[in-house]
Amino acid sequence: MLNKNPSLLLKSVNVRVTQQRETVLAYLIEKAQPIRHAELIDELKPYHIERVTLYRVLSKLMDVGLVHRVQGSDGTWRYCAHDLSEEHCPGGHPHFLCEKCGDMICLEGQRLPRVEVPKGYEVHNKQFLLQGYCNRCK
Amino acid sequence: MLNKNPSLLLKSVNVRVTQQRETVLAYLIEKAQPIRHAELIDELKPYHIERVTLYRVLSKLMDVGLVHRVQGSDGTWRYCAHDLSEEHCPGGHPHFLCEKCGDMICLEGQRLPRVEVPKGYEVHNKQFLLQGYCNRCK
DNA sequence: GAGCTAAACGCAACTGAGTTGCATCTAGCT
DNA sequence: AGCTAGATGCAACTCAGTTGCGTTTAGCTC
Repeated sequence: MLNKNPSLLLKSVNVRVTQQRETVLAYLIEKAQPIRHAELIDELKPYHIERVTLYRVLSKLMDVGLVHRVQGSDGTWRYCAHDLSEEHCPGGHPHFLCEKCGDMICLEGQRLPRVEVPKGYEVHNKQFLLQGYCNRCK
Repeated sequence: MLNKNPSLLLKSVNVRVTQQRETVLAYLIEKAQPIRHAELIDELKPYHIERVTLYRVLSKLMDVGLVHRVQGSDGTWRYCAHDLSEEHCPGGHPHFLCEKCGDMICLEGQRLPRVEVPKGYEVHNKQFLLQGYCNRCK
């Protein structure tokens, strides 16, 4: 079950609780959907979080496992908070990216298949990305 | 069966046969493995192909279906020539990207699974990317 | 509560992928 | 050989993401 208190979550992984981290984490938990750095800056404008700081906050949140990211087909990353008690999202389920509005959703409940790799190869991570139009943009 | 004559291939899809297009296509056919724009520039240095021209050549080759591209987890595209007679590569099979040397290979012979999307969603394309170490880098 | 310090932040400058505009060149047609 | 749409070369730009460095602050100790 996802603890939705950003401050407690941050404490629980032994990182400093700063205004920026709380704000970003709270937003990502609320959003519950992968979102781009640029969109975050925009959404969090009232809190005027510095561009570089946001990168560093996201990076830190990933380090401690509170956030993960998936890549869109435009090459940019989408960040998403995830439940500490669940298996980490990347590698877990496919994602869908709308080509028109750019929204990304997690296709939860569907596991990624096992793929055979050549002998001697070692798999660390996998990403399955679908592209198309979402219901609103079709 | 892949016709390996770049000039004939270009003619067959009704585009102008230029020195740059022949060079790039010939290299991609020879390489038979997804490769980044920057690496291509490097590999084709003897032919000094202009940066922007290479982007446009690749773009054109994709338009006519002689080349496709897959995205690496670093966000950059890898370009790959493919057989006109086969089904297009993207959406067809998974790819493996080595985190150390950056080499990418096609995991041919394995089809991508069908994924359920929410009602009203429309899928145009899918990409399945595995990451890890290749046999040389492990 | 005051003082201290490692960690975090803010700002400027940078890198690298990819795009756009425009003047020049050329493939391949008549 | 001459013509022209399409291709190339070059400069300048955008946008995502990173690095360096001086300043601020969370949260520890006393």
